[in-house]
Amino acid sequence: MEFTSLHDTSLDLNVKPALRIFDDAQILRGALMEELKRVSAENIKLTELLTVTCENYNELRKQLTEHTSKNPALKKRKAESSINNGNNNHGMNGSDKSSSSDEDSCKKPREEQIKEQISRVYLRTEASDVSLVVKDGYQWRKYGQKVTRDNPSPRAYFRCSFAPTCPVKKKVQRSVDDQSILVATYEGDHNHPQPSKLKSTSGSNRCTTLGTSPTSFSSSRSTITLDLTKPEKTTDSARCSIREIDSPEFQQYLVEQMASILTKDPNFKASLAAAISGKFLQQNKQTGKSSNEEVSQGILGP
DNA sequence: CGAGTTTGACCTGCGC
DNA sequence: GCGCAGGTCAAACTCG
Repeated sequence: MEFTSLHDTSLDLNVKPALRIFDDAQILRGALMEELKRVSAENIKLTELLTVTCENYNELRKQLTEHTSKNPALKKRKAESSINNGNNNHGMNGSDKSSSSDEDSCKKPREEQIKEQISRVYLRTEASDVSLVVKDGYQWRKYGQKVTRDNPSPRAYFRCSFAPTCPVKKKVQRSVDDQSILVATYEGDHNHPQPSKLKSTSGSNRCTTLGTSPTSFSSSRSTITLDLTKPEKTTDSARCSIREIDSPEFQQYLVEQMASILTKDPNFKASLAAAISGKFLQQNKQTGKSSNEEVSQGILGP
């Protein structure tokens, strides 16, 4: 009698730590999934908001175009200058491009429009960071710098140096309104594969390229800068973004990002520890082995 | 020593 | 034609 009782206790001692780890992992998984759901919902809301805003912007733009065509004196000196002023529309340039193309469609040859593939990426950086370096996985060679009239901060000119024949150019300049935001304008398409998929970047910046789109996740903690400046029309671009968000790869990426961010957050750790310890106390009071088995099955499940 | 950056000069396009 | 502004060139410089 006494022997069997001792045997049971030792077995219990061996199994309990393992079950505790399973339980911890289960709780962490639940917390992550909840956070992921919340972020995804927020993302969808923001995307919808962006779509509406872009549509409104397009509408206003159209009205402006009609107005300027009636009053030629109001016409800007250059279409480019209006694009540059578009820096004020942080992240709204998807429509910028499409509408400016619409505006110029009567002037520019169609070939040229196809040739010119301009996209813009916004990156949040430390305000103290004065470098004009945007790490996007490609190799760039700086060939010039210029202070432009509409922006006191200098504009840097880069060429893709990975392939000598690569026609892609990049302009990087800080936003007029927010010096902590870097505006990178890409012209053309790379005629070579990306030399290195971006893993991590130096300093406080952290940006990642998903597929070929320059969608970027940037900088200080939870700040996410999405590139919405595809050459397509704004609504298409937004839909495309939604599709990317829905893709399993993106979901997987989000989970990894969330896990990374959350595990680095001391507040989250503390809350999680409190939750785990609380749950433990509760479980120790209420349940026995059977519930632990259920938990272990749960975490081993899909 | 080679590759990359800096920076003043030069080129080009556009409005007046 | 002139002046302005953006874009590019290339010599000098820096760095590993």
